[in-house]
Amino acid sequence: MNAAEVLRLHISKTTTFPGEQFEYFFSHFKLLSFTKGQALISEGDKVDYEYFVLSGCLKSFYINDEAKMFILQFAMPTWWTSDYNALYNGNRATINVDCITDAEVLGLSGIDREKLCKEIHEAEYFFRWRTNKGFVALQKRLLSFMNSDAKHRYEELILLYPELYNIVPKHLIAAYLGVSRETLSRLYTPEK
Amino acid sequence: MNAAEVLRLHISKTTTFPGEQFEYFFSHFKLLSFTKGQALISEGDKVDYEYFVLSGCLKSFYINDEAKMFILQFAMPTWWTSDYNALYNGNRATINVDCITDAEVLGLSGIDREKLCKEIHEAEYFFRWRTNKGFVALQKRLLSFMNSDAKHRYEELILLYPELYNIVPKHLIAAYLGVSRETLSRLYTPEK
DNA sequence: TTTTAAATGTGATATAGGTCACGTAATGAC
DNA sequence: GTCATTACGTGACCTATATCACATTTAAAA
Repeated sequence: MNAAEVLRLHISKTTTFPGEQFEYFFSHFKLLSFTKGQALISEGDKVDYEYFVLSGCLKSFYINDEAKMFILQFAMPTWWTSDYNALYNGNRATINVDCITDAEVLGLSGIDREKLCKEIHEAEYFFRWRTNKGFVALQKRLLSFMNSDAKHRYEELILLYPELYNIVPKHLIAAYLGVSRETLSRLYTPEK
Repeated sequence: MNAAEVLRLHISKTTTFPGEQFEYFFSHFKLLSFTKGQALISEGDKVDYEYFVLSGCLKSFYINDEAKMFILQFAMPTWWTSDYNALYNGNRATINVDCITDAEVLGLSGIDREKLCKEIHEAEYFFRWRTNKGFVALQKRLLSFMNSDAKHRYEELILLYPELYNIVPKHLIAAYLGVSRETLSRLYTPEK
């Protein structure tokens, strides 16, 4: 399946663009390839793009004053990622995005997104729903943070995204769960 | 300022509806009054409405198996609230919404929201941006959860919404911060 | 006003998870 | 294949926060 087909299939779960409008829509995306470890967005950058993942796995993360990393999101194929605060509000990036594995993505600039949303009502509809879903998912994650201990959160994560278990190193999973790598490592030891 | 003016002013921060379209848009909202303690949405309900707060203060919250409450959001004037998972996906409510004080709100049904978004491109634009902002704010809150201790989170909250300090009882603020009321109460005691 | 219930404060104690330290296994570079 | 990273495991100890219990203060109801 080529990039256009992957994106069309993804969008078709929410809406359908009439006539040739998908081709026009798609023409605004740039196909980009990155290698493991490469950064798409680094703290302090001007952020002009958001990314739709075709293959591979990315992470978006925040680094605090003590150089501790907190992972906001793993981005697998058909996921979107960026520093949305920076992209929407024209701020400098406070969040980093880089590659956990080699990856192919489609880049869409904020300018083109707004242009497409103006020109194609269905595009605006699509992006509204995409963010709706993201919002609801984030709310669930926040609740799981407040409600559940590390072990429970870990099990929820692996249940929801079993792929991550093999692809993503454990210390990154720990950084997503908000626990130290030592604690994650000890979750399944009987401990006396 | 009447309800229509409050809503128009709120929307004008994001976009402007051309011609008479705001009046048409507004005609789909129902003005509703509630008293302190009254519920707008209870767990298990069918959720047909979202609410725009005109006056007073609401909370949306989740109750876990051990009857512990976690507050997702305080809703002050010009904030929107609902169980968005239930409203968007047609599920039963898992989240409750009720009144911390007497409150006036404008209710908009999910059906009318979708109708308005279809009919008025600017309405779709508005709701897309509203959710964008909500998403970014939630992401910040999640980071603050992972990064900061209870005291820091408390200070962030009061700095951002000083009104809450007087209006909202401390045990509800604790439920928002994800700490026990005892811990919140102890934050500013020198402790030995 | 009197009574009842809700909100808050505070001590004592328990525990999940953090931090530091060190060792081993796996992966990648040359 | 050797060397250097990076990932992972585990012990010892520390700390923030939870929980339970009870007192006190404030607000609502009768």
